[in-house]
Amino acid sequence: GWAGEGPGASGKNRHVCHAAARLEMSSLWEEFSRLGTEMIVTKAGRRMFPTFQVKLSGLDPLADYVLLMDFIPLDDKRYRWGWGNGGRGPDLGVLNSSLPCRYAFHSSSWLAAGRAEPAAPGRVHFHPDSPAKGAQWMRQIVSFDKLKLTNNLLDDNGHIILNSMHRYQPRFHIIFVDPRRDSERFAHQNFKSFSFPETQFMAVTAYQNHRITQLKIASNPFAKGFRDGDPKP
Amino acid sequence: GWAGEGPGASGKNRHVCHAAARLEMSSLWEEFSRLGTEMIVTKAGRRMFPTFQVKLSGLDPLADYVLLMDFIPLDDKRYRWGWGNGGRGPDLGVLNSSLPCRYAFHSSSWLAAGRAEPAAPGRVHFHPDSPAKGAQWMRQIVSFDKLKLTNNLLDDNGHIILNSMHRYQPRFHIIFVDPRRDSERFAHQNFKSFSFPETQFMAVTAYQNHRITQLKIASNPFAKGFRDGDPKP
DNA sequence: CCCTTTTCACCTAGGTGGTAAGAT
DNA sequence: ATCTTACCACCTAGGTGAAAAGGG
Repeated sequence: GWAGEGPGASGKNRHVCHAAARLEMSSLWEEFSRLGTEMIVTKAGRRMFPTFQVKLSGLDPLADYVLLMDFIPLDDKRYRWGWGNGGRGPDLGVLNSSLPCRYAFHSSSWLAAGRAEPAAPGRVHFHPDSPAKGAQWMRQIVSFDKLKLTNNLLDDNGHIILNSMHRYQPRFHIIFVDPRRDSERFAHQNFKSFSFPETQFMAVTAYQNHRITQLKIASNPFAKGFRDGDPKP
Repeated sequence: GWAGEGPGASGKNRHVCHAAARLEMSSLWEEFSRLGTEMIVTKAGRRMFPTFQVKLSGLDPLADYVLLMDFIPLDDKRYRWGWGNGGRGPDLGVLNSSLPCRYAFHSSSWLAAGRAEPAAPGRVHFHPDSPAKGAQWMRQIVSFDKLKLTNNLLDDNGHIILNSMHRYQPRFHIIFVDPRRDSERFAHQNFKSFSFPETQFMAVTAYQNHRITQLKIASNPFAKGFRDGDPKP
């Protein structure tokens, strides 16, 4: 799908006001999202799958841009996976509108289980090619495949720190590198942000929803070793 | 060893005039050089081994620099490997002073065999992190491990094109990115070049000197599969 | 009980020289 | 005869979820 743009395109610098981002592999993201996307977090850091990738347009080909991502908590809740009401199905009352509710019978679901942990250090991930000209960013798909998620609050590898069993919304930011002397004064005009709802996910240390596991195995080339039966083309 | 600097440090921009480069793994380079270094060239492109790596100093930490390499023919000759004078040993007359002469008996050597082929397209390899600040370049060893050599004159992968059976001298260049409007007029002052004689090599499509093959196998981790007997720590 | 960590087999991706066949 | 190419087994390097062990 095309960009869910950030608030207030008005008042933006001309170098970013026409910038647009299309999420790649959006049908795969949506397939995960319908089941309730989970992303593994480990001490050493784990890649996201699907990888966050965008196709950019509307940049000034000759201007410099920095691209980065961050992750914001979707709510102030902590979750757990299980039968919340004696095996009679999911506890609908605790599910907010944006959290998919499947498996009404014979299965578990995500349940709110208290208030969120204190937010982890709010790190950002700069795309390693930053800074680069608009022309280079628009030439091909921009992939954040070097980004890793960790649950280690003391991580010193520069990975994104998240709390397990909490929900997050990835955000993508385009920052125009303003060559003007006092560019700090215009910083609020020089960036544009994008949030794609289909990329929301639950951070976990081990997969909870078996359907998520199966979809990861079926679609991630590195998990091919766990595929059985007929290969998926 | 420390840098063999290019000609004329005088008249250089202050951002490069104190720049220095130390070749890494110089003892390994010298070990190869004593035997007569050979580098494989293939149609698809082949890495160099040893990898060309330098430790930089004397840059302006806050200035932007581009780093690149090129390869210049060491002479106008074409070489062949073999017994040039009826098996009585190498034909000393054809060996120039910088080409090692070993194996006086029971072995082959490099012999000049006519004039060089027309020079291949003179390509350069930009270090992929270019441009970057002096501070970043000096922070750690700069490695040209993405550089590949090819003998395909029509190569369109951006690899360095060389003629097999010809000798080359790798060169390393530091270019200061001059922010001045008419920076082209100062281009000749804004770079500094380095040549390390121990990195000279013969381009080949298959190794000729068996001692070179054995040293590659012993020192290149990717060739570990060909090591036999006692492992080398 | 629920969640996290560690280890592992099994992949992807790509860098080695050997070998035999091909080209000139 | 000499040089080049294509394919191969064997590596490095690192991304997977499974399974078992560890911790509160």
